[in-house]
Amino acid sequence: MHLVSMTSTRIVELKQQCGNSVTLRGWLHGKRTSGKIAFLIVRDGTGICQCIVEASHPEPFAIAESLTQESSIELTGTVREDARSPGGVEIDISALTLVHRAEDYPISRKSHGVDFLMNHRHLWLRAPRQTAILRIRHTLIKAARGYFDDAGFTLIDTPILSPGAAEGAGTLFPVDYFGEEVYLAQTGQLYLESACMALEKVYCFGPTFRAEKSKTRRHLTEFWMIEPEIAYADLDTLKHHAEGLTLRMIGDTLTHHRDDLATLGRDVSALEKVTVPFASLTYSEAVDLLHSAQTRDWIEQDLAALETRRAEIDAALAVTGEELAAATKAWKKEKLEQTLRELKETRDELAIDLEHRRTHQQDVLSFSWGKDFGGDEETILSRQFDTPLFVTGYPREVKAFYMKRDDTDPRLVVNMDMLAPEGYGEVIGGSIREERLEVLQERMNEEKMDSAPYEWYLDLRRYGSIPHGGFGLGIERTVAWICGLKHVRETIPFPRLLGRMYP
RNA sequence: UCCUCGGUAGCUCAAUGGUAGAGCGUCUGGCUGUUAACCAGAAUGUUGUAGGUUCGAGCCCUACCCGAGGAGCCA
Repeated sequence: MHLVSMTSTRIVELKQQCGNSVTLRGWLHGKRTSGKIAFLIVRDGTGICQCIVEASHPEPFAIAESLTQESSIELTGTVREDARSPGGVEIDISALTLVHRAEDYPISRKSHGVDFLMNHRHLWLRAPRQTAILRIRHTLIKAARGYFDDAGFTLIDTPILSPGAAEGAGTLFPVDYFGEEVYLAQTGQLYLESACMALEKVYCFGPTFRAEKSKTRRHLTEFWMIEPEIAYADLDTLKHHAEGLTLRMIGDTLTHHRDDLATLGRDVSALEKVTVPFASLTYSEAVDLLHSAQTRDWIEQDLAALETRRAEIDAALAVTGEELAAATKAWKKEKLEQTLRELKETRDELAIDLEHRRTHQQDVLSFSWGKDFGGDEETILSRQFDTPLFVTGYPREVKAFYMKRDDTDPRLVVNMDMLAPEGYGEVIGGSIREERLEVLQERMNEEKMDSAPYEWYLDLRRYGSIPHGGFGLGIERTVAWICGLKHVRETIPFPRLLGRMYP
């Protein structure tokens, strides 16, 4: 094997190269051949391009005919605009080199099940949909870091291994640390508060580990979180930064990833509707809203919309069924059966959704003050707004010990969660921290916490304590929201889920 | 931990308790513009595991394993 050329062009740059001869390095995504012409669908790290070889070029044509899916290739040819090509440009191949022949690539260009794809995650990453998500994830992280960097924050790397006896210890992963049991970090916050007292505006960005046995579309056992911590912050400061951060992430995605969002089938208008100020309710107002006629009506309308949707799908099922009965060609039948399966799947999901909402709407309407919101409450609240929704001032019993007590109503803490629209749930959780030593110790006693492992944390309240606060934004839930994904497993290259550790 | 659904060819799925099948992928041949191309032909199985019921089990029963969705908890 030898490579034809030392320099190569990337597919994303092809539109500027019309009329020129270029060299492309990539992989064969798909292929169609006939007797005198071969269409190669070639991908590289930046996109997909259709390339053609005619039989008048016997050497490359022979290679093209024998290529298998995901074989790595290098090709040289002339770029030209062609409306018949999926990307609008096409390459006429003059030379083609096989770099490596892939034998029996397991992921075909047909539909696959979740289990199969997850077991082949290392290869699934090559799919157009997955590369689109990973590119957007990159931009979201870059935007988030850019936002804080531009606002004068300093990045602080907090430890991943932390000593025992942290709050909520049941949800931590234990690690054997030279015979001592320590835990994987579930937040960088306490350490970040130390750095906040040194540098005032700081943030950390790193992996976070939760050992909860959650099996839902919103949970990973290992996920990434970006957490700012701000000296002299009040709740409005936190909301201001949460808004700025969110707008920057959405803006950068809309600026750079229109094509990727289209690949994902994302409804871009929902993202464009996000403007400041975001909707904001206190916890008590949110509970009132849950109990209101407005919510009751909204639930009814939502159920009616789902019923309508189900009727539409049933109608589509009937039409497809008739087409299937009339179809004679085997491949046509197969396609219709595939459509039928997809429609049935959608209908089943809808039916489950409907059932779920019917059984839970009563719980939501009779939600009692003092509990934490569950997924259903969050969904019903957030879907009534086009922007993300802040909920502030939760009952202190359901929140962490470090959150500042609200002196105007001691039942509450000064905190804020941000719920993403379209039912994506909580993407940000944050609070003003309790900076008064006595109040913090009192709260720790109430929680029956051993203060010894926290003496260093209490020191922050002994030496120049100041009002401060911060929040954490979950990257994967944000990616899911911005990309319009049903499940967080596609938002991270190698998701760690309950019962899943391969690859 | 609990609830619901599922496990049949490499993949996606069919199969009244009665001879295990289709499409895709693969291989062979054909086709000058395809868009998950198409046409013709070929190969393909320990039906998740272990028991049980039955003349006969992919299908029924029991236990277990694995997966999916959800609850709780959370970002």
